[in-house]
This record gives sequence, C-alpha cells and structure tokens, in this order.
Amino acid sequence: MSAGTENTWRRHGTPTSADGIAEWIRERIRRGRFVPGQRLVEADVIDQVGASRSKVREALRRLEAVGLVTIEEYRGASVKRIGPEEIRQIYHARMALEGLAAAEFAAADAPKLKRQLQAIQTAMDRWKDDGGHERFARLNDDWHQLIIDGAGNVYVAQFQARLSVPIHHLLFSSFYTDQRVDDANADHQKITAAIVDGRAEDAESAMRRHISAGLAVVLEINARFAD
Amino acid sequence: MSAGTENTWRRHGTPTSADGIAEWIRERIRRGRFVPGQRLVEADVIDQVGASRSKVREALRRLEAVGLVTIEEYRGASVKRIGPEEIRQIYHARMALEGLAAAEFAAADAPKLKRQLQAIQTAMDRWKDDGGHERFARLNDDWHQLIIDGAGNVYVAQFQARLSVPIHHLLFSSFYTDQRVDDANADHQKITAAIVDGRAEDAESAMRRHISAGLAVVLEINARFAD
DNA sequence: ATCAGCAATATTGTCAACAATTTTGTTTTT
DNA sequence: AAAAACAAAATTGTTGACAATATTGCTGAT
Repeated sequence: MSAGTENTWRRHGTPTSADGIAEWIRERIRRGRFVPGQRLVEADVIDQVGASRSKVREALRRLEAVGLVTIEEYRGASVKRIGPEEIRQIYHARMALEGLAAAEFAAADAPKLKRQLQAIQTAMDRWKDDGGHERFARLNDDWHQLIIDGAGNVYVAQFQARLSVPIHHLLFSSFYTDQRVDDANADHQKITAAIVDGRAEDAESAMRRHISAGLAVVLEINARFAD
Repeated sequence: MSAGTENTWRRHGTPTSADGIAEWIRERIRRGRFVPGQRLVEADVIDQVGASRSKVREALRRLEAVGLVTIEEYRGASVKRIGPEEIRQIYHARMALEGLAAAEFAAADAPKLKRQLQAIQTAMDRWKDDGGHERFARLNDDWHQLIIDGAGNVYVAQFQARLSVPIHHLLFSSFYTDQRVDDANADHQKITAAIVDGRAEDAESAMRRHISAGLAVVLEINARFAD
C-alpha cells in the first residue's frame, strides 16, 4: 500500500482518495471480481465507492500508468488482458525478484521476521488439519509477502505487488489439488529453512525453482479457462 | 515509451498528450535537468510544453503513481528525493532484473540482436579513439538497453526504465575516469561474449558482479554531491 | 428475419471558473 | 532590528458544464 492511502476511507470500507480508489479497484482485479477485458465505467465505480468523478478518473489513470488497465480514447478503462506469454513473463520476473528477496532476507539480521516466517511455515505444515485449501492459499500469500518484506527493498516490493495482481485469482480458482499443495509446501520448507539458517544462495535457487514450478501449474490452469 | 505516446508531439518537440508530458518530465529528471527535491509547478510546466492544465496534472499524477515524484496536498509535485539507501536498493533490484535479462537474452534465439550487441561492444572497445567519456556513456546506455530488449520481457523492461531514471544523471556527471571506464568495459566484454555464446549462467553472474561494482562507484559519486 | 442507416442515449474528454491552502510580502509591534 | 500579525499573491484542489465520441435502440427496406 502506498503512502497516501492512510485513513481516508469511509465508514464501511469505501475509499475516498484517488490512491484509495486505485487500491480498491486493484484489489478487485486481484480477487477476480473484475476480470481481464472488463470495462471499468466511471459512473459505475462512482456508484460503488461514492467518490467524485475526478477522483475516479485519477485512480484509473494511475492504474494505467502502472500497467494494470488500458485506457482507450473515448472508450475508457478496461482491465488489461493477459495471455500465456504475459504469464510466462510475469513468472520469470518473479523468479528474479523473489529470488533476490529470499537471498537478501536470508542474509539480513532480522531474527524477529525470521521467527515469523517459521511460524507461518509450521502453520502451513498443518494445513490438512486446519482450514484446507482456502487456508493454505492465504498462508501462502502471507509467506511470499513476508519474504518480500524481509528483504527490505521498496522497489522489489512495489514490482512484486504489481506482478501479483493479474495472476492472483488464478491461484484461488479450484485447481488447488492436494498433490500440488504438498509439492509447494515441500518447496516452502526448504526455502524457509535456508532463510532462517542464513544460507542466501540456497534460498535464492530454491525460490527460483519453486516459482518456476508454479509457472507450469498456472499455465495449465489458465489453459482450461481459455476462451 | 508506452503505447499512447505515438506521435502527439508539437512541431518542436513539445508533447501534447498526458503520456507525452509525463515522458517529457521523466526525461528531464533522468538528465538531471530536474533535480531531486525540485518542485514541479504546474504553471511552469504548462509554459514550457504549452499544454493544458488538466493534461499536466494528469502527467504529474502518473509520475507519482510510478514513484518518480511526490505530491503533497496543496503543495504540488516535486521530484522524489533519493539517498544512499535508495540507491542501494535500486542497484540490488537492477542486479536481479538485468541479471535475468542477460540470462534470457543468452538463452534466446536472436542472432540479429546478438550481432547488434557485439557491434556496440566493438564500438565501446574503441572508446578512447572516438568520442571519449561522453561517447562511452551513451554506448553504455545502448548496451544495457539492448540486453533488456533482448530478454523480451515487458515487465522487466518497464521496471528497469523506472529504476534507471533517478540514477542516470549520476553516471554522466564528471566522475567517469579512464580507469573506471576500462574496468566497466572489461566486464562488458565478458558479458557480451557469454550472451553471444549462449552461456546463460555466466552471463547472469557476470552481469550481477558488473552492476554490484557499479553500485560502489555510484555511492562514492553520490557522497561527493551530498548536501 | 436481417441488415443498413439514423436517432437517442450513454460515456468519456476538456476546459474554465471557483474554493482551499500555502507561500510571499508588508506592516506593525516590541 | 527582530519577530509577530496581517494582507496579498501564487498555487493547487474541486466541481460542474459542455464538447466529442462511442454505444445502443429503433425504423424501414429488402
């Protein structure tokens, strides 16, 4: 979340600042509530968040600047479409960025965060007992995010946030099988251990392999939703 | 340059679309014509580019969304300040991104681009004969950019463009000594060879070392300009 | 029934006027 | 002379009206 978003939200969760509106839209894209290609009509957004038109327009322009929506002259904003090639590129960039984050986190002197990471890990190890796939997906998010935070690099965090939006909903959509969760968690365990032990290079290479494996899964999932 | 910028420029190089204005400002920041902390008064920008106010405002908001300028309520936009810590983070992110780019370029089947890279390299090898530091700096830009292009990853390209803006002018400012240019070029040669030969891992690790070395230099340069 | 063409509507783009706030300059007070 | 208080100017924020374009609905010819 960027700096200007502080507390400018209405009572029931509707944002009022341009930054807040952008975040609101971004979150909906992330959750799959706004799908690629969907048009974001200003008036509709205004109705839903209750903000002024200029604010909504500004929010949309911001999202375009960051590459999440497309704006065509006199046709307005729509959620940017992505295909297999974009997914591939996103995952490759994630390999680089999260690999770096894992390495820097491992090298960092941050015992508190590392304990926190370990805590998430143990929670994930018990996923079958408690909450099932839904719960695991949430912990998975937290785990990745914590590693980004642990690296303490603003730019990496920003880029990662950008990259995670268009693919996030794919991960929540049904295709989380028991087998895949177990595979992913096996990766997680190795990476967590490497970070906690301070083995930067191991953490980086393991993270890369982990994300690379994720790419294959997501491409398969995406193919089934293909038009 | 993003998609909407096509040809909406006035006769003598002044942009008229919001995207074009953003680019115009970004370029001035990159060249050090607008320095960190400098306030970007709307009226001044309007005078210089001859665009309407709403366009200029939109451009500034875009730049804020991307993190290049700060906007404070009723105080307007100013070029975001960066210190040693930001520089460090930028260079670490660059290590990850350009390292990835070098590896993917090496692995790619792009003989034409690779020949082009080799051509730039041979030009850089002759820098003492032709043009001196200024010329080398320009070729250096082209070389790095070509590697990004060679990787063919839109996201990496976008992030790299973002990262290069705040540090670019530091590289042009006087402190390009003969020694440093020779060191840099020695790195370049190794990396170019690795890419042309298709040795992805070598290209990546060499690129990382190269950028890491650059960090040390830039930090030193920056320290001399410290307030 | 289908299609082209036209009218009506909806949506976005642009601009100018006004309000809110900060910044600068001047005067007053000590 | 220095500091405080006030006034003037400059700057940014916001809103609303209108223009430009796209989208939709309708009519009639075939």
